[in-house]
Amino acid sequence: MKVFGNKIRELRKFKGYSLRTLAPMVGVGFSYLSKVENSKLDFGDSPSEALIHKLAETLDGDEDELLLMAGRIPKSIARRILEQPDVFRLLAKCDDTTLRSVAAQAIRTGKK
Amino acid sequence: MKVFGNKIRELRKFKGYSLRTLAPMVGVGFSYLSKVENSKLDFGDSPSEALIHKLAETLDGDEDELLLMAGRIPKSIARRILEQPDVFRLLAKCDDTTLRSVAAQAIRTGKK
DNA sequence: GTAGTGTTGCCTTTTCACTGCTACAATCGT
DNA sequence: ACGATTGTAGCAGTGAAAAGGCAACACTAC
Repeated sequence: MKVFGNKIRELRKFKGYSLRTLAPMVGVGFSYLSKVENSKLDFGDSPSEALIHKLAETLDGDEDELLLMAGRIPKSIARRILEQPDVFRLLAKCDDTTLRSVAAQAIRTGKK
Repeated sequence: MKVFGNKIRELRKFKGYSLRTLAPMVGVGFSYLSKVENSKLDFGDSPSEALIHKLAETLDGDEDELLLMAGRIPKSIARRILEQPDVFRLLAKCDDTTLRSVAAQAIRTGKK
């Protein structure tokens, strides 16, 4: 599960930034950034939501996608779950195939 | 939104425990417990997940329900979201009526 | 009037998310 | 070949916030 760090590295390279260039842009030290990209954090395996947010905007990444890769639930989703807890508790129990058919229906319903 | 504390109080009363009785059972001080029940925490408005877990088991409450009341996403749900992020990102964008019809379908699909 | 209950304000501890520094190896341009 | 730049890694230390403790208080109700 080092996918998150890899993604950040990819985005950074794409922008042509070095660690030492990017670090001050997002307000952290370059050595910390290195650890983030290599999933070598002293504790836990993803940085704060605030840092992920800044990384997303500086590197033009999809913030929610990055959050999910980092094992965090984006606020947009969390809010919805708290509004409709019963629905999501139910859906969380569904197997993958059921989930996909349900997603398909959601798309159809939404498009009407 | 003081619903969480109310629920804890309700469960505690139902068990016939006083604050001073329950506190050591869940490993905190009784005064802290009082603040929890009255949503008077110095900061935030819900205790740690660890405490919620112990409260749930000691008071025979539904842990996930309590977590949701406390504005936290239960691990069981979080895990599923991280496994199927695309589906849940989609569902989170649905309006309430779409969500409910989708939930209804999930039940039917599951029962087949 | 004292025993048990709950409330409140302030205080302490622990955890988190880094910092800052250092030293090191690899790679690059010229 | 050389310095310059880049990334890696270790580790003590920090500031703020989270989580909870303590002591004094007030209300019953016996």
